[in-house]
Amino acid sequence: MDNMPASSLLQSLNEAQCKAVTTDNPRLLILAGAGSGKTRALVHRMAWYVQQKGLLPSEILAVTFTNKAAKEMQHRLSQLIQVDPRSLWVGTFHAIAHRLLRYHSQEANLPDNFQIIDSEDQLRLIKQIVKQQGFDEESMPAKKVSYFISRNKEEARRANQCVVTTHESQILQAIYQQYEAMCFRQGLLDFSELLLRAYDLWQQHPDILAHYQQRFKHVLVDEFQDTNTIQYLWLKQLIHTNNAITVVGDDDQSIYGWRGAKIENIHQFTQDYHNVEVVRLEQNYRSTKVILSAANQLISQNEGRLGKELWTESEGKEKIQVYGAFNENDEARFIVTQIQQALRQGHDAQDIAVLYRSNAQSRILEQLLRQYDIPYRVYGGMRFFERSEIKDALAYLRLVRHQADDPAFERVINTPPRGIGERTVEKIREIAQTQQISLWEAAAYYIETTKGSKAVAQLTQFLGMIESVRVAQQSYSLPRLLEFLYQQSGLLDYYQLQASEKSESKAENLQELLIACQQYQEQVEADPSAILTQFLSDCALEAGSEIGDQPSSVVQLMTLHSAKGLEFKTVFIAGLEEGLFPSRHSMQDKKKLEEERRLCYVGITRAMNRLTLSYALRRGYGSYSAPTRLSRFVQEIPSALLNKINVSEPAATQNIRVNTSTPKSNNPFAIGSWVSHAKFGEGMVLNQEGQGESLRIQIQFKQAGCKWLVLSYANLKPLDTLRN
DNA sequence: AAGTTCCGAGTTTTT
DNA sequence: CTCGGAACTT
Repeated sequence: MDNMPASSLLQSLNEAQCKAVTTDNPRLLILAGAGSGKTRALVHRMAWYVQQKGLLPSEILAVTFTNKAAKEMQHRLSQLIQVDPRSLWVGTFHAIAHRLLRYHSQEANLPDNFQIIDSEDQLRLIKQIVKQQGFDEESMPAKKVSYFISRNKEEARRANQCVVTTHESQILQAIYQQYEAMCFRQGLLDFSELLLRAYDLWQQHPDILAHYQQRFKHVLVDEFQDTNTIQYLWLKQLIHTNNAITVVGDDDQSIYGWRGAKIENIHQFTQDYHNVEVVRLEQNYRSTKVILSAANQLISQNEGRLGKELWTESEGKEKIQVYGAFNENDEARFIVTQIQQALRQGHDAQDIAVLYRSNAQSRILEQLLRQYDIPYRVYGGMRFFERSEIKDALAYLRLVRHQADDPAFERVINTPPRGIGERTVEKIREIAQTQQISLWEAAAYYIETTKGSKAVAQLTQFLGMIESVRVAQQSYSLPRLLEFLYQQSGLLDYYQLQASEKSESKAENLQELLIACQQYQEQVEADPSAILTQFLSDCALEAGSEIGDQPSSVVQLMTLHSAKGLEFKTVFIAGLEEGLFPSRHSMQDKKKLEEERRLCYVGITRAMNRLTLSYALRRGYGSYSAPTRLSRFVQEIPSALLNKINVSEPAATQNIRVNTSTPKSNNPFAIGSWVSHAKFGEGMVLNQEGQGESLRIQIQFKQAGCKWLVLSYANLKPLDTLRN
């Protein structure tokens, strides 16, 4: 163990940070603003307790929200003190819950080969239940049901504990009940179930809980503002008179309310425990004065904040650029040319980020970046473990591991196509349903009772194939098993033999998975019999992490959400328009709107030196383009901090309604102009598509409704009269 | 049963 | 635009 003098650990810390690191108070709340060094404080506090207070690293539990954050924390801690990574409990809530459940699967009433399912599997399962139980698929979309189930689990409510008021909630509850039973039968846990089970485990086994209460002398929680009810309940179980808890949070950076996070937990924490010490980290080491005051001004519009004003010593007078583009193309071009300039001035591409509200906005930016030959990288979107071919391969492994895994069975039964179609599967489902057995067993039964058809032969072969891989599992290493599986199932061949670009990349991904498998095998020292289960769990829990993501010098593109926790010298935020940012789904509700504002705050505070905000006066959604209004967030930033380029105030704040007077353009059928049709009467042009002969325009007629007409046939007459 | 086409919907995201 | 599902065709 290192024996650094105390001063060296505290050396580079400011007064508030020192306080946060060294206080003996066992109930500590660190309110840490953006860029104030919160991870630093947290990691140093851990090191401090090990070095000065004699804690063993194994007596510390540190919880984060993302795997990335967990890795970062582990990495930074290992730079301060020597730790055996295996003794350290640093991980996401889900990973730690998972670890507990593996250790205590028996007490948690779980089969030892229980499997974690992701949201996609969950949706499939729900869809099936809705169908099977004869509920209306229209009014009960799987998404809605999954939302209901997750929200209830997050509030620690089992199916029989949901609040049921309306007829609709009765149905939702019934589906939840079915879902619960189904997951239980098959040994499947969804993400919120991990948390709820871990909570139940401790609730029902005080002896186990007591063990962990004694073991973990210090519990630290990062991004506390993002905890949901069940996570906080779980933490509270663990906290005892003899152990310490440190939480770090920033109420202004709470951006996950829509998925159950409760900012109130920060406030609740000070109520639930006595003598909570609150340390505020308000000195920002990241951004210039201008950027910081813009952020402060913006966030001050929110109500009920815990109150905290960031300040900085750094100078930097460069104003925030605001660019009003004609349309999304112009916006992208502006951003990309600005980036090009910055690169020419010698800026490093990796110090530049473009942030946006929704993933869909990345496409046009990518297009232009490619055009300008600027290397870039898009974060988010489809991740490796979410790709269908990867999920197929993993589903095969799941089925090999646990044949009662119905979602896995469904997924691979006819992938690649092997002549077992919907009709056969439907029959198997029926058998499984009536006899309450797994699809695997039902398939075996079906083979026995149905003789002679082609599908039956295929089915027999399929079951035999899985079985043979299962047997091979005993003697094969993980990568070799996967290779054998590729070969037996024909999955890889299926993609390799097709000559499209898509299947080529799918085949590559499957190869990539093989490599990942090899690396996994080398890294993880696990019991050979357990390694498959472990690998599958880790794939499910770390689905988000990209494979082989080496940071290279490229421009970064990502949503505002995924930018949290990162910083860049130069930041562009695109699409600052009402309805896009803030999103139209959040504009009605004050709470949601405040969350959007926090999201904007997060975005602004990512920037160290230079920030550019942009918006488009018209934005196209597919073939449809509509005028926009400047986001209120830009207007909430004092003009003195802004350098407006090409911003024409009246145009930007123009009414959403299309100009109803005769358009200025010489095209009498431009969008917004009024026309007359012999049959349908008068109407307004809403949209147009195509060119020349096939140019079609969409018209909202006063009486006849909305129609698409081919201009060259419709014989439309322009109406010049002014209308209001 | 499998391949093709068409239609429509489309925040944010981690685990 | 682009993905996924349904509906349609072969």
